[in-house]
Amino acid sequence: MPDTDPNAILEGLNPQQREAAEYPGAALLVVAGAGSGKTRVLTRRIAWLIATGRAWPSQILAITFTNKAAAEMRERVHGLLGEAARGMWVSTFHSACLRILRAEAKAVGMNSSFTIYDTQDSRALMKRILKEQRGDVYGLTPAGALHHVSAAKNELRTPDDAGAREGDPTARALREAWRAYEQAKHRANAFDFDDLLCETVFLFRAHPEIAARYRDRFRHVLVDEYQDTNHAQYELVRLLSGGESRGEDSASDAAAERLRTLTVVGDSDQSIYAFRGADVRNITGFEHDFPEARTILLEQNYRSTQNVLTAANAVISHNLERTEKNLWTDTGAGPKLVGFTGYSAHDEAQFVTDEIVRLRDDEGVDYRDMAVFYRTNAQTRALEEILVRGGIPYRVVGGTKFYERAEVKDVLAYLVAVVNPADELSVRRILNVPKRGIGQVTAQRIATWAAEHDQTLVEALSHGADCGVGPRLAGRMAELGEALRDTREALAGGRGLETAVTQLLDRSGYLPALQNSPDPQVQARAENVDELVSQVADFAAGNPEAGLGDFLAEVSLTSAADDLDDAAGAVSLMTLHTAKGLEFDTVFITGLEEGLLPHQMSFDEPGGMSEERRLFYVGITRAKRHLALSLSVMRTLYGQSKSQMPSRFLDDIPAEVLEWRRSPEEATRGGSAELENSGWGRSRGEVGRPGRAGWASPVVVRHREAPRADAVPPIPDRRSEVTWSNLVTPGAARNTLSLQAGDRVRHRRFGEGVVARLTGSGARQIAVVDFDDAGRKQLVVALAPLAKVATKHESDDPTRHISET
DNA sequence: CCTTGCCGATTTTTT
DNA sequence: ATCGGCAAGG
Repeated sequence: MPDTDPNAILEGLNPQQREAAEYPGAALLVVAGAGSGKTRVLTRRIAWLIATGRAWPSQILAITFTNKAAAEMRERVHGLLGEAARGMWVSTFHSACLRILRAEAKAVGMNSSFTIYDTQDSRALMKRILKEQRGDVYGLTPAGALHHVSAAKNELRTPDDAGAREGDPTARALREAWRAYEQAKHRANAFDFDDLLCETVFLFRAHPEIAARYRDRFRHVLVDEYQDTNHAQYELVRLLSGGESRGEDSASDAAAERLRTLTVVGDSDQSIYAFRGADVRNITGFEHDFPEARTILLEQNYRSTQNVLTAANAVISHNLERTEKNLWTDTGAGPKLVGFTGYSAHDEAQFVTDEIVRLRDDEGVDYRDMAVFYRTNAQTRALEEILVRGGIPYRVVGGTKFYERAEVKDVLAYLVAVVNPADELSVRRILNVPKRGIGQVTAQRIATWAAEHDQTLVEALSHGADCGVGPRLAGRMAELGEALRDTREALAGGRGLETAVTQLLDRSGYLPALQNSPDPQVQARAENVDELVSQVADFAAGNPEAGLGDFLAEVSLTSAADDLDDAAGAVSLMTLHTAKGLEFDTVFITGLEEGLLPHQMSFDEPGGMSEERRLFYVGITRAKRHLALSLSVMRTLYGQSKSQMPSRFLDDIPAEVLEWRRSPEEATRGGSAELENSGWGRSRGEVGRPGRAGWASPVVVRHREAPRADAVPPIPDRRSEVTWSNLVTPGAARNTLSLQAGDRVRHRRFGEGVVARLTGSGARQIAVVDFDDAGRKQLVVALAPLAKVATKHESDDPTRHISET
């Protein structure tokens, strides 16, 4: 037993937190408002359970939402208890289920080396099935069909359940596709994401003795973010936490039950995953499910200023059917929220960039403590463009992930083929990558032979002649097959992961094909492959016992938020969903427009608007001190730009906590004077025809009388977007926007010069530059092909950024 | 069997 | 706007 003093563990907790941490009963619900220290309560509770002798670490199962959160929690408990904390399971639902399924693979009829299909894999498989089954004639798309399948599996249904009306041909087609999909996965010895959860539940239901084993082991189950659990996860918790353990005899069991605890932590106001089956009723019905349960409410917020909380409370209070809850803090009002309305997405992004620069310079906020949130991943583009121009280091969390790149998927497919030769999808992917002359026809022959002889595709590679393939192709097939088999044997023989992988990629010809390409873009892919190989090496170094299969599993279950690296001195960009559970000193929430936030898709979904509001609430409550809300009156989507209305959610925020830099009214009506006089939005006329060589000429700003207000259309119109995007050509000079008077700059055509002075800010900032040869020119900093050559010497007059607001 | 070029669909959020 | 799929030509 650890010698840690339980009182030391509970130190520094407020009364409610402390009560939760040392609650002795069997079932506990902690309703934890945003920033109220729930992670703290969870870790202290785990430590308390162990330190007081109520639990051995190995009896603890703690479920978190991301792997990163799991790692943090494990670390923090270790920090409290040291070695005494070894042996806990702290992981996501998916990782925990994976571990169980690997151990019990036989009972579910799988080989323990099964692989995991990600969304792309599932989609590829479903696509093939729909094609084979002519399911597409019923209007089924791979994504659509999978959506239904996923929803059904989250509800723990199977294709054999009654439910779909046989009379409905679409429903029947869907069910047949689903059935075929499950069979194909089973043949491939693979699970998809949803399988990890529902197959574990099915396993426990079909094998009570196995369930009992885990139930006996995990006497103490703790679940974070309980509001976002779906039905399968709910069922899993019930099965594991002894909800079903009646009927077993003996007094010792009863005694053991007394030492059993279930702790769930969550906040129904932060439930944002209904779209993937999360059911708030899991948390709202907790007291009903566990009548003896105790509920503890945490309302004191330790994260945000009062102004941020006032906005958050006001926004969420518009949701009906919620338990009243009011976050409060004793840390003071803090700065007001800032609002900004851009004329375009780029203008909005410029505001973000300017504000980042300002906060860093004036308030000393580090890049790593700032984050920009958005509703949809598509919004990153404009933000990235302007951040790059502003010289702001940033990092996109999630989005198009490294592991989704084609070349990375290729390599992973090679590795899967080694570990799990039955995985037809992966083997097919690599058959002709690099080009071996194996096309559709040959691939089908191989697959047919494999199916007829009940062999894996990899096995079939050695039987080219039997498949009816010409000798030349058969030889190449055999080479690939041998490379895969040899790698497998090398690994079994104890060869290091990295060596084996490197040899495979070399011998299969994959890496040489990339490296020898004349196309620099293809060579860049080789770098990504190198990156992946070094990840393999890192993994092997950190997990000496682990195999290739473990690496692949980790890759599959790594989420967007997991690779958020605090050490990187960069601004974080992410969706509002990804932001859950994080906090930053400074938060920008962008795109506060009707149709975006709230999103169009939510309009006719029942409960959709409430969920959008919670999403906004989650975003607001990530901010510690600075919070900026922005929108644009125009937004370009799929090549079409349209005018946008400010989000209804903005109306909920009390005026006294929000200060508009430029309000929606200014942006849509008379406030155009500033714009017109600055040359922005109109400058297209001066710049010359977009797309012509003339774009490189300087933007000479002339003052022109402002048009009469009543004649002004909403600004900017579509043309200014065109102007912009045509000006920002790839390879154009990346002029930093944090220019100072005295800086030395280089212009594409005018050569080098010195900045004499700066006026305006952001997209409309204008630099007066004295060029060595070309004389004095006025340039719009955001548009001109300028690069900074040298900064003004420190010995010179102290200069500051010229910014006006 | 591979390459090219055109057409159509896509687009909410993610383990 | 961008990507993937399909058809036609090499």
